[in-house]
Amino acid sequence: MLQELKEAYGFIFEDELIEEINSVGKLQFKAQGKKIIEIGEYVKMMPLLIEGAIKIMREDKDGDELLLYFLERGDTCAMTLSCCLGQTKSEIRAVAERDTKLILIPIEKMEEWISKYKSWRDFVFASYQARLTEMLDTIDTIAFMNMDQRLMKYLEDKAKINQNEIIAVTHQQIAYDLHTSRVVISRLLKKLELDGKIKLQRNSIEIMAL
Amino acid sequence: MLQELKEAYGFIFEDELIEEINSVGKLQFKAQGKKIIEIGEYVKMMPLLIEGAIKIMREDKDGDELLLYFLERGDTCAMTLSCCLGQTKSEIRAVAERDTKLILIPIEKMEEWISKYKSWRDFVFASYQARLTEMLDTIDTIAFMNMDQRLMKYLEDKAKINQNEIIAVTHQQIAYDLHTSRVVISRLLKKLELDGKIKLQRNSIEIMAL
DNA sequence: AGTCTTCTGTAACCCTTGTTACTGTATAAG
DNA sequence: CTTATACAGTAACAAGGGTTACAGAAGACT
Repeated sequence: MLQELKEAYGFIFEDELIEEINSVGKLQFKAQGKKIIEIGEYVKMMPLLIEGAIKIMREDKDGDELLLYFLERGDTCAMTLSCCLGQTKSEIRAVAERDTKLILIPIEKMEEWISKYKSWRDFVFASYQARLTEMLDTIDTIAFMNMDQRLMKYLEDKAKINQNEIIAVTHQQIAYDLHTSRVVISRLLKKLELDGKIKLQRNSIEIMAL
Repeated sequence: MLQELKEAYGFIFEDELIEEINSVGKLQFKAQGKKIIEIGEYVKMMPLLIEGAIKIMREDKDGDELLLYFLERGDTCAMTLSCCLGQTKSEIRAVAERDTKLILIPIEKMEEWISKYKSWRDFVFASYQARLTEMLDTIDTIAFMNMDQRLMKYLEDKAKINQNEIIAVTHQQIAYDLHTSRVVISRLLKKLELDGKIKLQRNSIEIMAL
């Protein structure tokens, strides 16, 4: 674990902190598609992403959902983080977008380190800032863009996070992520294909315009 | 200034910190409707809200805008805060919703206090958390609610923040805040009036259902 | 090979929201 | 008082996106 930890966080955290993380953190694997945290659950550990990618979803009482953003190596979940500090329930749902390795830190440690390590404090602040920026971006997307633009952005983001211009996803799954219906997605995808921006196959989509 | 400072923040900050804020902070007044910060401006001071209310707006390149949330006494702007720490330009626009009194803190101090005062650190974290929660709420609103529901929520929020069930606002202003057109707002307002939820006058709206 | 299930394509229709245009009315300015 | 201006009401139409329904295609299973 130490080696991977250094690769992902070595350039921000001093050796002493890396050692501490290594000794108290628990390494965990999540296979692609597995839930990491559910809305309403109490958060008892804070995750540091070592490898893979996680998608963060919002959900309302009727079960409608919406993709907020993706997390990658070197990221942590500011939502979880804020839940830890506030001792409140999770406001979001996290699902492994790829096979994922993460390290779980007990809350007490994360609070202790805030006073002890400047690099940790900076990291926590930077995470908050990054997440606020992502949220603003999400708001821009749903407030100012039409569904066809949102769809294209979604495909590009997803290709980037999975490091593959061929995306393995069904129309129904996209519809869930964008909070719309399958028929709408199929319709718009067909239009994008006619425009030469993507190629459609069963269970996958290839992006041409990257 | 000291007295007001104590009233608004005395129960969170220790006396020593209050004294420091009092000595380095600059008291400023903003009349209702005045801009406090513009998108793209560099943020050199961090504001603490002493009295009044501020509305935080997002704006895209075409000049389309959208209300994000309101700030009240005891709040600070986490966006500004994150800009301070990151030395970046403002992502948002802030406008005085009522006549407002605020104290401006130089960035250096705010960083210094983070290591010096635990209460300040906690305050900064709590602000981030509060703003993340507000952003989630905003996303819920625009993603999951129809315009009539958003409008009603807007009126209620605005009545609350102005502590008055009669809201002084034109249909056009509401349309800007909700990022829609005046005609749509007029139409929906009329429907709300027929349902007995509000009463319409020129330049003002009275909420019945509080 | 034959059957079942999942995924995709498409048509037809409806509702919500956005657009254009025109009217009347309250208020401000001259 | 008269005129100009900002605000509000309403109709008619357009467009985007959601809904229902059905059919064909690709795999999965026996």
